[in-house]
Amino acid sequence: MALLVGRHVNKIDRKGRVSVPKPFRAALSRSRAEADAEAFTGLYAFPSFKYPALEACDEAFMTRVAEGLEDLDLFSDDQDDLAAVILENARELPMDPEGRIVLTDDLRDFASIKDEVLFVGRGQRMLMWEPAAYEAQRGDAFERAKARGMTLKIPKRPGASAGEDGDG
Amino acid sequence: MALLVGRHVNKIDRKGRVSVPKPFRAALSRSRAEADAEAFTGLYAFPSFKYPALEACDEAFMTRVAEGLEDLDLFSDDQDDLAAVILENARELPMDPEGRIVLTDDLRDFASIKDEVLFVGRGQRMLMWEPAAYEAQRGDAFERAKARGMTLKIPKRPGASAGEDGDG
DNA sequence: GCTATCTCCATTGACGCCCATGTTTTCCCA
DNA sequence: TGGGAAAACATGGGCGTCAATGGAGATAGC
Repeated sequence: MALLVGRHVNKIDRKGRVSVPKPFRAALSRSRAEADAEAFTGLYAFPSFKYPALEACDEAFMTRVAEGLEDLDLFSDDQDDLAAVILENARELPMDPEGRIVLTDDLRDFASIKDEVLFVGRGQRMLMWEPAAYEAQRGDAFERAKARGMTLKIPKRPGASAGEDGDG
Repeated sequence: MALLVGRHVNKIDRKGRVSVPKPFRAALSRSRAEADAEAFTGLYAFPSFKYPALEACDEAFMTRVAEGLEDLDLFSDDQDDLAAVILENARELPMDPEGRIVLTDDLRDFASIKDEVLFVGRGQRMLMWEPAAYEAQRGDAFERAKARGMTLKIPKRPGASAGEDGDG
């Protein structure tokens, strides 16, 4: 399954539609039908807890959130509330044949999205930002990471001795 | 899997394309198809935390970074932030049939790359530099090593005089 | 009957694919 | 051992395709 990385800015048209970047479509779609790769319904979006932005994911992820209501491993103390809040505020956004979605008013409102959407890849899912808000928030993130010395520990894989010195 | 070693300088053409040095292509591609060695999608590139240069890696590495974020990181910690910064700034660079990639403006900008790219092998990964910037950096490194009294012993080989020429 | 939503179609510009060229290195043969 | 042919790789450019975008028409719901 493709990874969601990088950033893309797309416009919202007069009718409220915005194209999901092509590289993100495949990754977000349920892999149910390789032969019919484009025939997926859409994606799930909900307000982020960390940022004034929207989180978007596929059905598999949302299913795990739902299960979080019962599986106490996924969330710590406030797991129930959290999962509940996510589910309550989540929206299923169907995709049209051209790969466009329409953000609901409450979602757009939460992220202060006007006429452009910044899609930010997060590996398994993505964030949707108002471009200016992202710039403001992001600003020093890179500098902080740099200052901290970039000692990223990532899971070793059998056969991947790629020495994560993280000099990166 | 082949190791990424050595340095290569290639030109960026009018359309922004630059050939990935042949010896690096195989090493960066996903090893999914030995029989079809050239049929790989491309590579991932992101700004280095340590140098004014770009890091490039294969999908396996980027997947591991994504796993650092792993799904339900809604209460993300420093570690996750780090992975997030990498993913957000990373780009998937598809390769054309001739083995060329196109650097995005933000990436070129970060590394001050103009019309030439210096590819530096790093074992499992590689760095992409503006040649002049690399020389400057390398000079510093050399001075530091010298000041530190680097005494590296290299087996004498016919034709290979003591060493550090390697870079040509 | 009116409105909101989805589907279908058209346009445009960027990007990927294909083909051509040149330069360098390798190999073969004298 | 040197020269020439051939292959491999870097490079350049033309062109077709696809993704993003805009809008009209059809369909369903109120």
